Amino acid sequence: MTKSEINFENYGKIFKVDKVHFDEFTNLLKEKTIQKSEYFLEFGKTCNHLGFVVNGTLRSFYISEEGVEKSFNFHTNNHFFTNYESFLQNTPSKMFIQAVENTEVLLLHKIDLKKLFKKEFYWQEFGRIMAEIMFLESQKRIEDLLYFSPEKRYLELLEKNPNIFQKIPQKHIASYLGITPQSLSRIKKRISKS
Amino acid sequence: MTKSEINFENYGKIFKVDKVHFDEFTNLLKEKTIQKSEYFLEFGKTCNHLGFVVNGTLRSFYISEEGVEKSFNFHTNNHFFTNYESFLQNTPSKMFIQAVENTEVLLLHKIDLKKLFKKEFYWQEFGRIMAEIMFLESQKRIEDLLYFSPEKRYLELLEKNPNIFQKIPQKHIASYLGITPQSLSRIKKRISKS
DNA sequence: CGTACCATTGATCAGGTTCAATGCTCGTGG
DNA sequence: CCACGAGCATTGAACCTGATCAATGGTACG
Repeated sequence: MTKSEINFENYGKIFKVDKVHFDEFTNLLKEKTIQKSEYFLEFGKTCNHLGFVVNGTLRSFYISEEGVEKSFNFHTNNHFFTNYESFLQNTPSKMFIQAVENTEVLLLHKIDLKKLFKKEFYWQEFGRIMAEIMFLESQKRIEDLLYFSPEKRYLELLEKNPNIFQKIPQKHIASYLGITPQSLSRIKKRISKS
Repeated sequence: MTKSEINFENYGKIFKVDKVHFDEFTNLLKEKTIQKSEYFLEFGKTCNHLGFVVNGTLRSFYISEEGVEKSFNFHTNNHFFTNYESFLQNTPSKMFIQAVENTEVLLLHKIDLKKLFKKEFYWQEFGRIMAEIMFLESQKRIEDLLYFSPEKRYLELLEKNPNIFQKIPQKHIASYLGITPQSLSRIKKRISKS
């Protein structure tokens, strides 16, 4: 994938940017490949980029007080990602974002995004709608965590995002689900029997 | 509290609206008192208002397939509330929002908010920042649910929002924490012994 | 005064955690 | 090219916490 292939036909809908503003947007994007195990963002550093996964997989995680990695999210093809807390508030990141495999990304620098916001009504609205979408998505995850068992969450993940099971070690999926690797192993066993 | 007391000195910071735009904002607000047990929003209806609690308490909840109420959130003094999903997407609400006690609220109609958004850059930015703040808050709740036990969540709630324990029946607090009333009762007992 | 609802408590159960041991796989160096 | 080691998944056993079902007690409201 080269940047010339990032055209309106294929990416307009995904970026949620209209034809008039599409080039203005993509001109600000920088291509990069993050090698497997490399970091997009490390603990303590401020996150200056909004990222978009063209092809590959990344993972955001914390390290708990006990030194255990706690996966917060996975980032797959055609999704934006960043540490929004650090990015929006200019604060040092409490999480890491790491490539699970070699991953092609597009990067938009915070300064460029802010310039867009300042520049035109359209971009301000774009920013609002993006934030609203992300907000509604996190509301869904809250409902999930509040009202469904780990087993149900596993089955749902399996259904909605089966591809990540090929790419991501099980222990990371376990902490994403809020359980231990052992429990995930037993849940799988339990399900396979029924 | 009458609307004349909603002045910039006291509410500018809370609304996150600057002096220049403050009156424009408050002119759109309608005062209302929601009596205890009355609904601000019912299942199946579309949510047309953004609300703000001047004084009182409301509760958002679902009714699960088994017919059990699942509290999603509590809304207390000086906080905005609505069912954002229904409000933003114009869809029938899956949740109820009910007054826990007699509650004074200010209401902003969706149409008026959209007019503000259309009208001026300032309001578009206001909307974006609001959405970003809400998003970051829900991220925090996800972390909470993922990585902390019900007991820890209870202790945290007790510390950060002790007042709601006076106002809200324990069974609603239990489902907000993601547990049954019996378990909450036992957690309290366990804690009091230590 | 009675009823209805809620909190508490008891008993039992189910699912997730922890600690420990074993087995598997993949990548590396001899 | 094979052997080894590291890291991960699996499994076992004991434990803990929260769920469920059922009974009791307390309280507020009609």
